Amino acid sequence: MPRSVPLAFSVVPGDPRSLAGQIVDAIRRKITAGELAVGDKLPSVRGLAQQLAINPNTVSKAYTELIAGGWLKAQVGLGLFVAAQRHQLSATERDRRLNAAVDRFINEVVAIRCNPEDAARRVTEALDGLSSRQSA
Amino acid sequence: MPRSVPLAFSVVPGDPRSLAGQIVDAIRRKITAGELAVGDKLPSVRGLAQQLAINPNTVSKAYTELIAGGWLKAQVGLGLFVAAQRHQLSATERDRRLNAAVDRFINEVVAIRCNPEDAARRVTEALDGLSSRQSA
DNA sequence: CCCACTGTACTATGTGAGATAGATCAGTTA
DNA sequence: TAACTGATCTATCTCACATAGTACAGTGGG
Repeated sequence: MPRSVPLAFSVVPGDPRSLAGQIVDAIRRKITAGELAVGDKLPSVRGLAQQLAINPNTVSKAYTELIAGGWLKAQVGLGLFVAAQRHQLSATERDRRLNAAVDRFINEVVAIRCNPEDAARRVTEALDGLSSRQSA
Repeated sequence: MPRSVPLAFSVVPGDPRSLAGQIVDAIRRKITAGELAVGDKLPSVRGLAQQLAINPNTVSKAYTELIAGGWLKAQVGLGLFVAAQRHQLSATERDRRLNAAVDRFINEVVAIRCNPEDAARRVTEALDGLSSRQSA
């Protein structure tokens, strides 16, 4: 019986994202960063709920979304595991979503009234450091 | 009595943003793009509400937010006008918000599983074309 | 076999944001 | 005076979110 990998993160009620959304984002980024490798076992629904001090249903919803996105695989009675990554979205769908994400970001940059060059530099730096570090 | 500048945009219920939020975004971008110049008069609360087929209160909320952000100035009995732009946020506050915006964007890029280089190129292009065109 | 764990599914309830409806008040101007 | 302007207020409706509780099916150690 494989031990589940401890997930070091927390959720906060003040965040504009829902609690489930925060969990989804956190786990997606850990997988992308290599903190979670393919085949790794995740904390159980009830275990993570207790750790985060939230309702098990909320954790279950987050896991369900991650399964739907192809990030996790579930086995009843065994647990949840990081799935082998493969493209889930079509090229046109990815394109559509990327456009929407860029548009949202532009809206925020406009609202902040910050220098566009500053914004470009910051986002480029952040994107460069996305999948650079892999777990040894 | 200055004529109000016609605003060509629409709001849709399916958007994740609220109706008021869509109005705020649209007007901020029009001002930033130079489509609306300082001193231009905007449609009245009731007029824009009728044009967009939504409740006047919703338009009023959007305008209130734009006034709070320093984008518009209101004169009861006269109307709403584009305000002279000046920095509303402190440098540290702008920095904090830009960080948050970048983080949200990164979350979306991760979720899409698209190439980080593609994302960087797209967002840079969009930022380059932000305040380039001024109304002649 | 039994029991404790695993994920999944369902109903019910409370809360808060968003949008609507409707009314009222104050300022401006033809 | 009349018709516009923005500002403000209460009330109501809907929906997403989180919660609570229950139940079911699959897995594996004792």
